[in-house]
Amino acid sequence: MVADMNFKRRIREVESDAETAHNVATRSEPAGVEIGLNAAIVAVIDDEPVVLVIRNDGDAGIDGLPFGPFSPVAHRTLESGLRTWVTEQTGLGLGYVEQLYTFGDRGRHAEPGDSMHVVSIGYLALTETGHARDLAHGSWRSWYQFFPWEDWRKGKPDILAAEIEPRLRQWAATPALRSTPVRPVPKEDRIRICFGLDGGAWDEEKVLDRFELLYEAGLIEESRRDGREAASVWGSALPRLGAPMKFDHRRILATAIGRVRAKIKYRPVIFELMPDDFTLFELQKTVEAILGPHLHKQNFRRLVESAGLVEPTGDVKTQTGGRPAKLFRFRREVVLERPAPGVRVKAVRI
Amino acid sequence: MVADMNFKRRIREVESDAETAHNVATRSEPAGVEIGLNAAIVAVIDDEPVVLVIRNDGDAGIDGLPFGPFSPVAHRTLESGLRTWVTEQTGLGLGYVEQLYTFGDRGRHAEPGDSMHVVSIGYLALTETGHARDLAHGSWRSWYQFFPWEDWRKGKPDILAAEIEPRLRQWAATPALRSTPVRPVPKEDRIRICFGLDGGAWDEEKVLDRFELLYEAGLIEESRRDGREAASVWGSALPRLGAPMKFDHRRILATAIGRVRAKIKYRPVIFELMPDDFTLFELQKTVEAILGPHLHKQNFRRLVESAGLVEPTGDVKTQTGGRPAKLFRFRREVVLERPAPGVRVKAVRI
DNA sequence: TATCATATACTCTACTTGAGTATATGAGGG
DNA sequence: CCCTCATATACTCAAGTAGAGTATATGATA
Repeated sequence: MVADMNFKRRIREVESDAETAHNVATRSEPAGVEIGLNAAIVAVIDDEPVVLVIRNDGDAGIDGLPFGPFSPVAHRTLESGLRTWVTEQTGLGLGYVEQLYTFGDRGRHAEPGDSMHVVSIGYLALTETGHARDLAHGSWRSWYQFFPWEDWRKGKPDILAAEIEPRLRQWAATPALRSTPVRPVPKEDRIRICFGLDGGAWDEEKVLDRFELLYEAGLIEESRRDGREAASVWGSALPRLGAPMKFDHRRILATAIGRVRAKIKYRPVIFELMPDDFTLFELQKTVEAILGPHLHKQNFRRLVESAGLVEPTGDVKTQTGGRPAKLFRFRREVVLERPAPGVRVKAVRI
Repeated sequence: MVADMNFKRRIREVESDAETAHNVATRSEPAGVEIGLNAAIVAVIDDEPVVLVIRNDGDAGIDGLPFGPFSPVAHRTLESGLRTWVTEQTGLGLGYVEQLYTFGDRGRHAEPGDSMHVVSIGYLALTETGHARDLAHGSWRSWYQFFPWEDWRKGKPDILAAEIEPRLRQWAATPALRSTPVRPVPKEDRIRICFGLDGGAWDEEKVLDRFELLYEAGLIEESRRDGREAASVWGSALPRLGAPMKFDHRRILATAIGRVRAKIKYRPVIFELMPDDFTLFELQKTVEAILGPHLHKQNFRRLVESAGLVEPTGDVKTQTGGRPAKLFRFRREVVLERPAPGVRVKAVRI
């Protein structure tokens, strides 16, 4: 997903940096770089996809992901460092963890007065509802608070047509401000692809691409904070598009959402979010919480069962309001049997 | 792919680190961390998948990927830093670049006498055959030199049955040496999944998983160098399984190979490796160089054409030895039309 | 006990995919 | 010049998969 955005800066980006870099970097002076480990910890609570955020009172009420610096003396691996920080800051022990991406743009992590450059390594963690409830610090927030335009559970969200699309079209009409690569993809095309305009389909996996586009267009609070020139165009009339986060944490969260949405289709990670026993409809609702709510119930059953992802426990759940539902559990053996097991649902068409 | 291996260390890996980490890392002392940018630059030359390596004479003839430290003052972004280093070391300007993974295991990057910890950010770059030939420094090596067990172009490679499989089974029979996670996946199962033993299918994308397994079993020269205890079991009788590389570069290359193999199936990155005009059979041979050579010619044509990935140039290529082949070019517009265009070939069954 | 709401089973059609067969056409040898 | 060869390209066919709908099962509730 990230690579998709790459073609905007593809060819010979090196040219702008080459001279300075040659003179400075070749001496390989000790780099004043700090590595930040950041976790987007995702759960589904009451069919709502949530992420764990920390809010320090001194931070003007702005949310951030759990994070801390990587220390090569204290941490054996990057991942163990991350686990340590998260446990320390939230009291939560992590289960499934995967690395997302390493972000290092200059300016992105800048705080006033902070001169040291920070490179952020983002991680995705999934935790099941049960564990999610015993939390010492931090709180769970719906991820749609930060990305309201991603919330298609009640159809296309109003914020798109009302706020985002007209401003994006306006931005597309303005000429590019700074040096561009040799063959840039036209802004209109990027907008159309990312936001499924003009008859295109909304691709629920392009979360990061959409966020980066909004950032670039200066429509995101973080881009104003980072002093992007595009942001100044809008002045103070700009509504707040989703709650901002500290540093580049919203970008990491966007990456995380896109990754989960993509990954549940070819790996059985959805079960990291489920309790041991569950009904198929509960499973479906969890998938829908992640992807969007447009799955065909009967086909979903067939899909999940015929893929060998689950097996009946023998019990039933009986307060479902109708016929009792069979309880199932995840068949861990699938990963030993199939090359790419996952809930192979297709992209949702709206 | 990487995340698959995670479940071996999933639950509460944090425990082993928690006490030390709490005392040391919380003070957030300046981290003595250097960031290394490494590029696995891939091309296909004469139907052979190749990677660009640098060999310094002082290095005992060991190959390494182009790399250099990231300098936050000289480089605006991680990627531009990488491009700078590559151009400086090889004279090659990079086109398509994508980030792979950030590696930071203690011990993995250790050189004798080197105390500073290095975190490696691996990148994948693709370059077309034409550009690949104008190279100032470095040389192209078949990636199968480093991973002979991945070369299924002439059927199952001998090294698997002769050298690798018996030793892996032997390793699986020995008890685990160090602390393991709560519910480890049995070694036999991991071997079976990664190497497609006992009737399982060989999954050409699991390049990194296989390499990591061999590393863990001590069968890889790099694991001896890093002082893994498993390596000592084998003594000096162990044959060299593929050519070793500097630092953790072979791991980065494994990640790169796995990523290309996966990615060409859902993104049109294969065209980054092709000249502007090509015949469909040339395209097929390039895909086969990356994936393995078992594609059905007629269906490949149908697939590529019906997906709208290419359009005829109108010309033909006439020294093909038979009927002249139509020339095609990549239709860049597909990325504007389809959500996930790629050469959707299935996993090769052997 | 009737009704409701949900769970589960079954059907049907369109499309995709793997594999095979048939035809087209320039090159090269006689 | 013509035959043969090698490769390119077009077409066919059966099996499997996916999307969508209909029908039946069954505990809860009034």
